[in-house]
Amino acid sequence: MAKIKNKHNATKKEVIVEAATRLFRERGFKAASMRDLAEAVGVEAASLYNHIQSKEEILQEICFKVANAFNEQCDKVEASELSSIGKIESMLRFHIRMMFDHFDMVMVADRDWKHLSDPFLSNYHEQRRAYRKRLAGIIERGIDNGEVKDVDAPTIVLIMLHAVNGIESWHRSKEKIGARQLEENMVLILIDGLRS
Amino acid sequence: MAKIKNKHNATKKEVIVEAATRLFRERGFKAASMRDLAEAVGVEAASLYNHIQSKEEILQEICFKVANAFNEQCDKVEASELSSIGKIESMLRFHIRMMFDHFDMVMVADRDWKHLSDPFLSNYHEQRRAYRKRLAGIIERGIDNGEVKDVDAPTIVLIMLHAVNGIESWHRSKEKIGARQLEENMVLILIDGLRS
DNA sequence: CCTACCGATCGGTAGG
DNA sequence: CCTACCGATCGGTAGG
Repeated sequence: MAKIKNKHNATKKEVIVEAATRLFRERGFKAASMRDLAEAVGVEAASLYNHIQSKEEILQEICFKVANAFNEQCDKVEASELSSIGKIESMLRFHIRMMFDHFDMVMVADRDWKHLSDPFLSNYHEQRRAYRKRLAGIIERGIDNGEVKDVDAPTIVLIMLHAVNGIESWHRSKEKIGARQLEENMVLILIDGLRS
Repeated sequence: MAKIKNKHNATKKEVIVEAATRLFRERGFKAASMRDLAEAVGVEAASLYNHIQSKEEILQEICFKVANAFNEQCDKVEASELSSIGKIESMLRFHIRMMFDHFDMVMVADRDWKHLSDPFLSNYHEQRRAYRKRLAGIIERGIDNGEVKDVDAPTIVLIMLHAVNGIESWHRSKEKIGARQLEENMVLILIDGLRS
C-alpha cells in the first residue's frame, strides 16, 4: 500500500507537503493543481485525500511552519544578552538563512498566504503584524540607547524584511557570488547603514 | 452601445485594463476570473472580448507598461549629469514613487509576470535581467570613482529593488507615517549605507 | 490506494 | 453588447 516514496523517515503527509511546497513556489498556489501534485508524488489525485483534508490545509501547514520558525527565533534573540544592533543583525541573518535553507517554504508563505481562508487568514495576518511590531521594538530600543541612527523603526523593518527577498533573484540566476558572501554583503549594507 | 463607464476620455479597453489591474493585484492573476472583471466593469463576461483578445493580453499590457516606465527613466538618468550616487538615488526615488502612484500595476507586474506565456515570458524575463544589469553598472561606476563603498553591486541592486516593495505593507496598513516621509526615510537608510 | 465520477467554475466562442 | 453555450479543468467524494 505504501506507494508514496518514503525517504528519510518522512510520513506520507510530510512527503506530500514537501512536494506541494515546491510546486506552489514554482507555479503559485492557485495555478498548481492537485493533479500536478499527485503526479509529483506518484499517486492518483484522489489518493492524496487519504493523507490531507484539502488543498488549503497544505498551505496552512506551510504558512504556520514559517511563522513559527520566525517567532521562535525572535523569542531567543529577545531573551539574549546581545546589544540592540546585535539583535537586529541576528534576526537579519536568520531571515537570510531561512531563504537559503527553506527557500520554497518561505516564498510560498510570503506570496500566497492571502489565499488562506478565515480563521487562518486573520490569524496569520495578525501574527505577521505582531512579528513586525516586535522587530520594530528591538530597533526602537536601539535608537533610545544611542546604538541606532534615529530613523523610523517600522520603515527599517519594512526594508529589512523585503530586502531579504532579493535572494529569490539570486537563487534563480545562480550568480557567481556565493551564499555566504551574499549574506555578508547584505549584513554589511543593511546593518552598517543603521549605526549612528 | 457604450455601456462601459468612460470617465476621463479612456477607451473601453483602457477601462477594462484599469479595472483588471486592481483586481489582479487584490486576488492574484490566476484567482481573478474574467467574470469578476466583467462585473467590476459592468458588462457580461463575453462582452469583454470585443475589446481584448484574452486574459493574458491584459497581463501583457500591465507588465510591459511597467517595464517601459522603468527603462525610460533609466535612459534619462544615465544620460544626465548627476553623480553616481545621484543617479542611484534618482532611480530609487523613481521606484518609490511608482509604488505610490501606480501601486496596483507595479505589484501585478512584479508578482504575476511568471504567468505570461512565451514569447512574452522570455521577453519580460530578459528585460528584467538587462534592467538590473544597467543599475548594477551605475553602481559599479560609483565604486570605481570612489563615491560608493566597495560592495557587490548586484547585491545592492537586489536590496534596493526589493526593499521598495515594503511599501506594499505600508500601503495596506495605512501607518501614521506619510508617503513623503517614508520616501525620505528609505532614501536615508538605503543611500547613506552606500557612501564610502 | 484506485476507478469512477460530481458539481462548479474556468477562459473563450458563435451568432445575433 | 447580450444570450446561450462549449470543452477543459478544477477541488473533492463515494465506494471499494
